[in-house]
Amino acid sequence: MPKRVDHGERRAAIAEALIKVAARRGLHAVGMREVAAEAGVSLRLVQYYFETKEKLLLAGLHRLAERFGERFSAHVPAAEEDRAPRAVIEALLRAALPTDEDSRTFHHLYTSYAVLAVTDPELARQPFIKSPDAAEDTLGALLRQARDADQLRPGTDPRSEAVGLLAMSAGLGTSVLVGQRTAEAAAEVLRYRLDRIFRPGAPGTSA
Amino acid sequence: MPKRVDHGERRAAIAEALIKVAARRGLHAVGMREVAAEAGVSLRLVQYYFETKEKLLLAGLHRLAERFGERFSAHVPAAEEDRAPRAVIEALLRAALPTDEDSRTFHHLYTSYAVLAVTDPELARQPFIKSPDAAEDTLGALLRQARDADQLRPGTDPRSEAVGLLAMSAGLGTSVLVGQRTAEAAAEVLRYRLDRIFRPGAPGTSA
DNA sequence: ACGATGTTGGTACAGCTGTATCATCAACGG
DNA sequence: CCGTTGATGATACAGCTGTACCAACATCGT
Repeated sequence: MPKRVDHGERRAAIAEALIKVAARRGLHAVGMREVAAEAGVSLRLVQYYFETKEKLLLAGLHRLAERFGERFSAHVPAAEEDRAPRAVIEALLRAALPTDEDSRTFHHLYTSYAVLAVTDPELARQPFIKSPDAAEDTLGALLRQARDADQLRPGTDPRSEAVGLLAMSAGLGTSVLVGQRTAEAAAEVLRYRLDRIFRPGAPGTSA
Repeated sequence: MPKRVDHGERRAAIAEALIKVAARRGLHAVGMREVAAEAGVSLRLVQYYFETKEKLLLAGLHRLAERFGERFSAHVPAAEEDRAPRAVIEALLRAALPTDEDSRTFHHLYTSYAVLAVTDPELARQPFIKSPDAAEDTLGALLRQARDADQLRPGTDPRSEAVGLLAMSAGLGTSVLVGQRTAEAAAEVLRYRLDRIFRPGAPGTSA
Protein backbone atom coordinates (compact mmCIF):
# COMPACT_ATOMS: atom_id res chain seq x y z
CA MET A 1 0.00 0.00 0.00
CA PRO A 2 2.61 2.58 0.94
CA LYS A 3 2.78 4.73 -2.12
CA ARG A 4 3.25 8.46 -2.03
CA VAL A 5 0.16 9.97 -0.43
CA ASP A 6 -1.37 13.42 -0.54
CA HIS A 7 -0.73 14.75 2.92
CA GLY A 8 -3.17 17.59 2.68
CA GLU A 9 -5.96 15.27 1.69
CA ARG A 10 -5.13 12.89 4.50
CA ARG A 11 -4.99 15.65 7.06
CA ALA A 12 -8.33 16.97 5.90
CA ALA A 13 -9.91 13.55 6.23
CA ILE A 14 -8.58 13.09 9.75
CA ALA A 15 -9.62 16.59 10.77
CA GLU A 16 -13.07 15.79 9.45
CA ALA A 17 -13.09 12.65 11.58
CA LEU A 18 -12.14 14.76 14.58
CA ILE A 19 -15.10 17.04 13.94
CA LYS A 20 -17.45 14.10 13.63
CA VAL A 21 -16.29 12.55 16.89
CA ALA A 22 -16.33 15.89 18.69
CA ALA A 23 -19.85 16.56 17.48
CA ARG A 24 -20.99 13.21 18.80
CA ARG A 25 -19.21 13.06 22.14
CA GLY A 26 -18.11 16.61 22.85
CA LEU A 27 -14.80 18.26 22.09
CA HIS A 28 -13.57 17.72 25.64
CA ALA A 29 -14.01 13.96 25.35
CA VAL A 30 -12.26 13.48 22.06
CA GLY A 31 -9.21 11.24 22.05
CA MET A 32 -6.69 10.47 19.39
CA ARG A 33 -7.58 6.80 19.39
CA GLU A 34 -11.21 7.57 18.72
CA VAL A 35 -10.35 9.98 15.95
CA ALA A 36 -8.15 7.33 14.41
CA ALA A 37 -10.95 4.79 14.58
CA GLU A 38 -13.44 7.22 13.05
CA ALA A 39 -11.06 7.98 10.21
CA GLY A 40 -10.42 4.27 9.74
CA VAL A 41 -6.69 4.59 10.30
CA SER A 42 -4.29 3.55 13.02
CA LEU A 43 -3.38 5.71 15.97
CA ARG A 44 0.12 6.00 14.61
CA LEU A 45 -1.17 7.60 11.47
CA VAL A 46 -2.90 10.37 13.34
CA GLN A 47 0.37 10.95 15.13
CA TYR A 48 2.15 10.91 11.83
CA TYR A 49 0.12 13.61 10.17
CA PHE A 50 -0.42 15.74 13.28
CA GLU A 51 2.47 15.19 15.64
CA THR A 52 0.62 16.39 18.69
CA LYS A 53 -2.95 16.55 19.87
CA GLU A 54 -2.85 20.29 20.14
CA LYS A 55 -2.01 20.55 16.45
CA LEU A 56 -4.82 18.18 15.64
CA LEU A 57 -7.27 20.37 17.52
CA LEU A 58 -5.91 23.43 15.79
CA ALA A 59 -6.45 21.79 12.43
CA GLY A 60 -10.00 20.94 13.42
CA LEU A 61 -10.65 24.56 14.26
CA HIS A 62 -9.29 25.74 10.95
CA ARG A 63 -11.43 23.27 9.10
CA LEU A 64 -14.43 24.55 11.04
CA ALA A 65 -13.57 28.14 10.23
CA GLU A 66 -13.39 27.23 6.56
CA ARG A 67 -16.86 25.77 6.74
CA PHE A 68 -18.08 28.93 8.40
CA GLY A 69 -16.73 31.10 5.66
CA GLU A 70 -18.15 28.87 2.95
CA ARG A 71 -21.54 28.59 4.55
CA PHE A 72 -21.81 32.29 5.15
CA SER A 73 -20.57 33.54 1.83
CA ALA A 74 -22.41 30.83 -0.06
CA HIS A 75 -25.56 32.83 0.51
CA VAL A 76 -24.13 36.17 -0.46
CA PRO A 77 -23.53 35.74 -4.20
CA ALA A 78 -27.23 35.26 -4.67
CA ALA A 79 -27.58 38.75 -3.26
CA GLU A 80 -25.79 40.26 -6.22
CA GLU A 81 -28.82 39.30 -8.23
CA ASP A 82 -32.26 40.76 -8.02
CA ARG A 83 -33.32 39.51 -4.60
CA ALA A 84 -34.38 42.08 -2.06
CA PRO A 85 -31.71 42.94 0.55
CA ARG A 86 -34.20 42.10 3.27
CA ALA A 87 -34.61 38.58 1.94
CA VAL A 88 -30.88 38.08 1.54
CA ILE A 89 -30.10 39.24 5.04
CA GLU A 90 -32.84 37.13 6.54
CA ALA A 91 -31.59 34.09 4.68
CA LEU A 92 -28.08 34.83 5.88
CA LEU A 93 -29.04 35.07 9.51
CA ARG A 94 -31.31 32.07 9.27
CA ALA A 95 -28.43 30.06 7.90
CA ALA A 96 -26.43 31.03 10.98
CA LEU A 97 -29.04 29.39 13.19
CA PRO A 98 -28.64 25.75 14.26
CA THR A 99 -31.41 24.31 12.14
CA ASP A 100 -30.00 21.30 10.36
CA GLU A 101 -27.55 18.92 11.97
CA ASP A 102 -24.65 20.53 10.16
CA SER A 103 -25.08 23.98 11.58
CA ARG A 104 -25.83 22.45 14.96
CA THR A 105 -22.42 20.85 15.14
CA PHE A 106 -20.87 24.03 13.85
CA HIS A 107 -22.39 26.08 16.65
CA HIS A 108 -21.57 23.42 19.17
CA LEU A 109 -17.94 23.05 18.25
CA TYR A 110 -17.25 26.66 17.55
CA THR A 111 -18.52 27.52 20.99
CA SER A 112 -16.43 24.71 22.45
CA TYR A 113 -13.33 26.13 20.87
CA ALA A 114 -14.23 29.62 22.01
CA VAL A 115 -14.53 28.38 25.58
CA LEU A 116 -11.17 26.67 25.35
CA ALA A 117 -9.65 29.83 23.94
CA VAL A 118 -10.45 31.65 27.16
CA THR A 119 -7.84 29.66 29.03
CA ASP A 120 -5.58 28.42 26.23
CA PRO A 121 -3.33 31.19 24.89
CA GLU A 122 -2.45 29.23 21.77
CA LEU A 123 -6.10 28.94 20.79
CA ALA A 124 -6.72 32.54 21.74
CA ARG A 125 -4.45 33.63 18.91
CA GLN A 126 -6.48 31.65 16.35
CA PRO A 127 -8.98 33.09 13.89
CA PHE A 128 -11.69 33.69 16.40
CA ILE A 129 -11.83 37.27 15.40
CA LYS A 130 -11.20 37.25 11.69
CA SER A 131 -14.22 35.25 10.59
CA PRO A 132 -16.77 37.05 12.74
CA ASP A 133 -15.25 40.37 11.76
CA ALA A 134 -15.60 39.48 8.13
CA ALA A 135 -19.22 38.50 8.71
CA GLU A 136 -19.86 41.83 10.35
CA ASP A 137 -18.33 43.62 7.41
CA THR A 138 -20.39 41.67 4.92
CA LEU A 139 -23.64 42.15 6.77
CA GLY A 140 -22.81 45.80 7.38
CA ALA A 141 -22.25 46.31 3.67
CA LEU A 142 -25.58 44.70 2.87
CA LEU A 143 -27.36 46.94 5.33
CA ARG A 144 -25.63 50.05 4.01
CA GLN A 145 -26.72 49.03 0.56
CA ALA A 146 -30.30 48.71 1.78
CA ARG A 147 -30.11 52.09 3.48
CA ASP A 148 -28.86 53.71 0.32
CA ALA A 149 -31.86 52.21 -1.43
CA ASP A 150 -33.96 53.93 1.24
CA GLN A 151 -35.30 50.66 2.58
CA LEU A 152 -34.32 51.20 6.21
CA ARG A 153 -36.09 53.18 8.86
CA PRO A 154 -34.55 56.60 9.43
CA GLY A 155 -31.74 56.86 11.94
CA THR A 156 -30.53 53.32 11.43
CA ASP A 157 -26.78 52.73 11.72
CA PRO A 158 -25.77 49.82 9.48
CA ARG A 159 -22.61 48.94 11.36
CA SER A 160 -24.20 48.82 14.79
CA GLU A 161 -27.14 46.88 13.45
CA ALA A 162 -24.84 44.37 11.81
CA VAL A 163 -22.90 43.78 15.00
CA GLY A 164 -26.07 43.57 17.04
CA LEU A 165 -27.79 41.22 14.64
CA LEU A 166 -24.90 38.81 14.53
CA ALA A 167 -24.50 38.85 18.29
CA MET A 168 -28.21 38.20 18.62
CA SER A 169 -28.03 35.42 16.08
CA ALA A 170 -25.20 33.83 18.01
CA GLY A 171 -27.05 34.15 21.29
CA LEU A 172 -30.22 32.73 19.80
CA GLY A 173 -28.17 29.92 18.34
CA THR A 174 -26.89 28.95 21.76
CA SER A 175 -30.37 29.03 23.24
CA VAL A 176 -31.53 26.70 20.48
CA LEU A 177 -28.56 24.45 21.11
CA VAL A 178 -29.37 23.99 24.78
CA GLY A 179 -33.02 23.45 23.98
CA GLN A 180 -34.39 26.66 25.46
CA ARG A 181 -36.33 27.32 22.30
CA THR A 182 -36.85 25.86 18.87
CA ALA A 183 -35.03 27.05 15.79
CA GLU A 184 -38.34 28.27 14.47
CA ALA A 185 -38.94 30.45 17.51
CA ALA A 186 -35.46 31.88 17.12
CA ALA A 187 -36.06 32.58 13.46
CA GLU A 188 -39.27 34.34 14.44
CA VAL A 189 -37.40 36.69 16.77
CA LEU A 190 -34.95 37.38 13.98
CA ARG A 191 -37.76 38.13 11.59
CA TYR A 192 -39.31 40.53 14.08
CA ARG A 193 -35.97 42.28 14.56
CA LEU A 194 -35.58 42.77 10.82
CA ASP A 195 -39.11 44.14 10.59
CA ARG A 196 -38.04 46.80 13.04
CA ILE A 197 -34.98 47.70 11.02
CA PHE A 198 -36.47 47.81 7.54
CA ARG A 199 -38.97 50.41 6.55
CA PRO A 200 -42.55 49.10 6.65
CA GLY A 201 -43.47 48.02 3.18
CA ALA A 202 -39.89 47.51 2.05
CA PRO A 203 -39.58 44.66 -0.45
CA GLY A 204 -39.46 41.33 1.33
CA THR A 205 -40.93 42.66 4.55
CA SER A 206 -43.39 40.31 6.20
CA ALA A 207 -46.98 41.26 6.99
CA MET B 1 -10.75 18.37 64.90
CA PRO B 2 -13.60 16.15 63.91
CA LYS B 3 -16.59 17.87 65.42
CA ARG B 4 -19.99 17.94 63.80
CA VAL B 5 -19.74 20.06 60.67
CA ASP B 6 -22.27 21.94 58.59
CA HIS B 7 -22.44 19.93 55.38
CA GLY B 8 -24.15 22.61 53.39
CA GLU B 9 -21.53 25.15 54.26
CA ARG B 10 -18.73 22.73 53.42
CA ARG B 11 -20.27 21.80 50.11
CA ALA B 12 -20.70 25.45 49.23
CA ALA B 13 -17.06 26.16 50.01
CA ILE B 14 -15.86 23.27 47.88
CA ALA B 15 -18.18 24.23 45.04
CA GLU B 16 -16.77 27.72 45.24
CA ALA B 17 -13.28 26.26 45.01
CA LEU B 18 -14.37 24.33 41.92
CA ILE B 19 -15.56 27.53 40.31
CA LYS B 20 -12.31 29.30 41.11
CA VAL B 21 -10.21 26.52 39.63
CA ALA B 22 -12.44 26.19 36.59
CA ALA B 23 -12.25 29.92 35.99
CA ARG B 24 -8.47 29.78 36.10
CA ARG B 25 -7.77 26.63 34.11
CA GLY B 26 -10.99 25.87 32.26
CA LEU B 27 -13.82 23.60 33.27
CA HIS B 28 -12.50 20.77 31.11
CA ALA B 29 -9.19 20.73 32.95
CA VAL B 30 -10.54 20.71 36.47
CA GLY B 31 -9.65 17.71 38.61
CA MET B 32 -10.79 16.67 42.02
CA ARG B 33 -7.30 16.92 43.43
CA GLU B 34 -6.94 20.49 42.32
CA VAL B 35 -10.33 21.41 43.71
CA ALA B 36 -9.33 19.84 47.01
CA ALA B 37 -6.10 21.81 47.06
CA GLU B 38 -7.89 25.06 46.25
CA ALA B 39 -10.39 24.45 49.04
CA GLY B 40 -7.57 23.56 51.39
CA VAL B 41 -8.91 20.10 52.13
CA SER B 42 -7.87 16.58 51.27
CA LEU B 43 -9.00 14.72 48.19
CA ARG B 44 -10.92 12.36 50.42
CA LEU B 45 -13.02 15.23 51.71
CA VAL B 46 -14.15 16.24 48.28
CA GLN B 47 -15.15 12.65 47.73
CA TYR B 48 -16.94 12.62 51.04
CA TYR B 49 -19.16 15.60 50.38
CA PHE B 50 -19.69 14.91 46.69
CA GLU B 51 -19.36 11.21 46.07
CA THR B 52 -18.67 11.56 42.40
CA LYS B 53 -17.17 14.12 40.10
CA GLU B 54 -20.36 14.45 38.15
CA LYS B 55 -22.19 15.50 41.30
CA LEU B 56 -19.47 17.98 42.07
CA LEU B 57 -19.86 19.54 38.65
CA LEU B 58 -23.61 19.63 39.08
CA ALA B 59 -23.19 21.44 42.38
CA GLY B 60 -20.89 23.94 40.72
CA LEU B 61 -23.50 24.64 38.08
CA HIS B 62 -26.18 25.19 40.67
CA ARG B 63 -23.97 27.56 42.58
CA LEU B 64 -23.36 29.43 39.34
CA ALA B 65 -27.07 29.59 38.59
CA GLU B 66 -27.66 31.04 42.04
CA ARG B 67 -25.14 33.75 41.35
CA PHE B 68 -26.85 34.49 38.08
CA GLY B 69 -30.20 34.94 39.75
CA GLU B 70 -28.74 37.12 42.48
CA ARG B 71 -26.74 39.26 40.13
CA PHE B 72 -29.66 39.75 37.79
CA SER B 73 -32.38 40.42 40.33
CA ALA B 74 -30.07 42.52 42.48
CA HIS B 75 -30.54 45.27 39.94
CA VAL B 76 -34.29 44.96 39.65
CA PRO B 77 -35.47 46.15 43.09
CA ALA B 78 -33.97 49.51 42.38
CA ALA B 79 -36.36 49.65 39.47
CA GLU B 80 -39.36 49.72 41.75
CA GLU B 81 -38.24 53.17 42.71
CA ASP B 82 -38.28 56.26 40.62
CA ARG B 83 -35.54 55.43 38.13
CA ALA B 84 -36.48 55.56 34.47
CA PRO B 85 -37.19 52.14 32.92
CA ARG B 86 -34.64 52.89 30.25
CA ALA B 87 -31.90 53.33 32.83
CA VAL B 88 -32.90 50.22 34.73
CA ILE B 89 -32.91 48.06 31.63
CA GLU B 90 -29.61 49.41 30.44
CA ALA B 91 -28.06 48.76 33.84
CA LEU B 92 -29.48 45.26 33.76
CA LEU B 93 -28.05 44.40 30.39
CA ARG B 94 -24.75 46.05 31.19
CA ALA B 95 -24.49 43.89 34.27
CA ALA B 96 -24.92 40.85 32.04
CA LEU B 97 -21.79 41.81 30.11
CA PRO B 98 -18.38 40.44 31.12
CA THR B 99 -16.95 43.63 32.50
CA ASP B 100 -15.44 42.81 35.87
CA GLU B 101 -13.63 39.56 36.56
CA ASP B 102 -16.65 38.11 38.31
CA SER B 103 -19.01 38.35 35.38
CA ARG B 104 -16.21 37.17 33.10
CA THR B 105 -15.94 33.88 34.92
CA PHE B 106 -19.70 33.62 35.02
CA HIS B 107 -19.96 33.94 31.27
CA HIS B 108 -17.02 31.63 30.77
CA LEU B 109 -18.27 28.85 33.00
CA TYR B 110 -21.91 29.13 32.10
CA THR B 111 -20.97 28.74 28.46
CA SER B 112 -18.73 25.82 29.35
CA TYR B 113 -21.60 24.07 31.05
CA ALA B 114 -23.90 24.84 28.17
CA VAL B 115 -21.45 23.23 25.79
CA LEU B 116 -21.20 20.17 27.98
CA ALA B 117 -24.97 19.97 28.16
CA VAL B 118 -25.13 19.43 24.42
CA THR B 119 -23.63 15.98 24.78
CA ASP B 120 -24.31 15.16 28.43
CA PRO B 121 -27.96 14.24 29.00
CA GLU B 122 -27.68 14.65 32.75
CA LEU B 123 -26.54 18.24 32.39
CA ALA B 124 -29.11 18.87 29.71
CA ARG B 125 -31.86 18.40 32.27
CA GLN B 126 -30.38 21.06 34.55
CA PRO B 127 -31.65 24.61 34.95
CA PHE B 128 -30.33 25.87 31.68
CA ILE B 129 -33.75 26.98 30.73
CA LYS B 130 -35.29 28.18 33.95
CA SER B 131 -32.92 31.04 34.72
CA PRO B 132 -32.84 32.51 31.22
CA ASP B 133 -36.58 32.13 30.98
CA ALA B 134 -36.99 34.03 34.21
CA ALA B 135 -34.69 36.74 32.93
CA GLU B 136 -36.77 37.03 29.78
CA ASP B 137 -39.91 37.35 31.85
CA THR B 138 -38.40 40.02 34.04
CA LEU B 139 -37.04 42.05 31.17
CA GLY B 140 -40.27 41.58 29.25
CA ALA B 141 -42.24 42.93 32.18
CA LEU B 142 -39.99 45.96 32.42
CA LEU B 143 -40.44 46.67 28.73
CA ARG B 144 -44.19 46.25 28.95
CA GLN B 145 -44.18 48.69 31.80
CA ALA B 146 -42.23 51.17 29.70
CA ARG B 147 -44.61 50.70 26.81
CA ASP B 148 -47.60 51.35 29.02
CA ALA B 149 -45.91 54.56 30.06
CA ASP B 150 -45.71 55.36 26.34
CA GLN B 151 -41.93 55.43 26.34
CA LEU B 152 -41.43 52.93 23.51
CA ARG B 153 -41.59 53.52 19.81
CA PRO B 154 -44.89 52.42 18.30
CA GLY B 155 -45.17 48.83 17.16
CA THR B 156 -42.70 47.46 19.68
CA ASP B 157 -43.38 44.00 21.05
CA PRO B 158 -41.99 43.76 24.60
CA ARG B 159 -41.63 40.00 24.64
CA SER B 160 -39.75 39.76 21.35
CA GLU B 161 -37.54 42.65 22.31
CA ALA B 162 -36.75 41.05 25.64
CA VAL B 163 -35.75 37.77 24.03
CA GLY B 164 -33.76 39.55 21.36
CA LEU B 165 -31.98 41.82 23.80
CA LEU B 166 -30.93 39.00 26.06
CA ALA B 167 -29.75 36.89 23.15
CA MET B 168 -27.80 39.87 21.87
CA SER B 169 -26.35 40.48 25.28
CA ALA B 170 -25.24 36.87 25.49
CA GLY B 171 -23.72 36.98 22.03
CA LEU B 172 -21.91 40.22 22.79
CA GLY B 173 -20.71 38.70 26.01
CA THR B 174 -19.10 35.85 24.18
CA SER B 175 -17.44 38.17 21.71
CA VAL B 176 -16.00 40.14 24.60
CA LEU B 177 -14.82 36.93 26.23
CA VAL B 178 -12.84 35.83 23.20
CA GLY B 179 -11.42 39.30 22.79
CA GLN B 180 -13.20 40.25 19.59
CA ARG B 181 -14.25 43.54 21.12
CA THR B 182 -14.01 45.39 24.39
CA ALA B 183 -16.75 45.43 26.98
CA GLU B 184 -17.17 49.14 26.28
CA ALA B 185 -17.77 48.53 22.58
CA ALA B 186 -20.35 45.90 23.46
CA ALA B 187 -22.07 48.26 25.87
CA GLU B 188 -22.14 50.84 23.12
CA VAL B 189 -23.98 48.48 20.78
CA LEU B 190 -26.41 47.74 23.57
CA ARG B 191 -26.99 51.45 24.13
CA TYR B 192 -27.64 51.98 20.44
CA ARG B 193 -30.13 49.11 20.42
CA LEU B 194 -32.03 50.61 23.34
CA ASP B 195 -32.08 53.98 21.62
CA ARG B 196 -33.89 52.29 18.77
CA ILE B 197 -36.45 50.73 21.08
CA PHE B 198 -37.25 53.67 23.27
CA ARG B 199 -39.00 56.70 21.96
CA PRO B 200 -36.63 59.57 21.21
CA GLY B 201 -36.63 61.84 24.19
CA ALA B 202 -37.82 59.19 26.62
CA PRO B 203 -36.34 59.67 30.09
CA GLY B 204 -32.87 58.22 30.27
CA THR B 205 -32.35 58.16 26.51
CA SER B 206 -28.90 59.17 25.40
CA ALA B 207 -28.21 62.05 23.03
C1' DA C 1 -16.55 5.49 80.78
C1' DC C 2 -17.39 3.47 76.38
C1' DG C 3 -19.01 2.13 72.22
C1' DA C 4 -21.33 4.08 68.16
C1' DT C 5 -20.93 7.50 64.67
C1' DG C 6 -19.62 11.18 61.84
C1' DT C 7 -15.35 12.99 59.83
C1' DT C 8 -10.89 12.78 58.05
C1' DG C 9 -6.29 11.17 56.15
C1' DG C 10 -3.45 8.17 53.41
C1' DT C 11 -3.00 5.28 49.79
C1' DA C 12 -3.76 1.84 46.33
C1' DC C 13 -5.87 0.59 41.93
C1' DA C 14 -7.51 0.09 37.39
C1' DG C 15 -8.17 2.61 33.30
C1' DC C 16 -7.27 5.84 30.07
C1' DT C 17 -4.44 9.54 28.05
C1' DG C 18 -0.88 11.44 24.78
C1' DT C 19 3.56 10.35 23.27
C1' DA C 20 7.79 7.76 22.00
C1' DT C 21 10.17 3.71 20.13
C1' DC C 22 11.12 -0.06 17.13
C1' DA C 23 10.32 -2.56 13.16
C1' DT C 24 8.26 -3.38 8.53
C1' DC C 25 7.02 -2.80 4.01
C1' DA C 26 6.29 -0.66 -0.51
C1' DA C 27 8.02 2.30 -3.91
C1' DC C 28 11.05 5.13 -6.34
C1' DG C 29 15.88 6.91 -7.88
C1' DG C 30 20.25 5.69 -9.31
C1' DC D 1 18.60 -4.12 -8.82
C1' DC D 2 19.33 -2.27 -4.51
C1' DG D 3 19.39 1.07 -0.94
C1' DT D 4 17.25 5.15 0.55
C1' DT D 5 13.03 7.08 1.98
C1' DG D 6 8.20 7.83 2.89
C1' DA D 7 4.38 5.51 5.15
C1' DT D 8 2.45 2.43 8.36
C1' DG D 9 1.75 -0.94 12.15
C1' DA D 10 2.29 -2.69 16.87
C1' DT D 11 3.38 -1.80 21.28
C1' DA D 12 5.46 0.13 25.39
C1' DC D 13 5.57 3.88 28.78
C1' DA D 14 4.97 7.33 32.11
C1' DG D 15 1.57 10.22 33.97
C1' DC D 16 -2.72 11.44 35.39
C1' DT D 17 -7.64 10.50 36.32
C1' DG D 18 -11.69 9.24 39.26
C1' DT D 19 -12.82 5.96 42.60
C1' DA D 20 -12.44 2.53 46.39
C1' DC D 21 -10.59 0.86 50.52
C1' DC D 22 -8.79 0.93 55.19
C1' DA D 23 -7.47 2.92 59.32
C1' DA D 24 -7.65 6.63 62.86
C1' DC D 25 -9.66 9.91 65.68
C1' DA D 26 -12.61 13.16 68.05
C1' DT D 27 -17.08 13.73 69.59
C1' DC D 28 -21.64 12.54 71.41
C1' DG D 29 -25.38 9.74 73.55
C1' DT D 30 -26.01 6.75 77.16
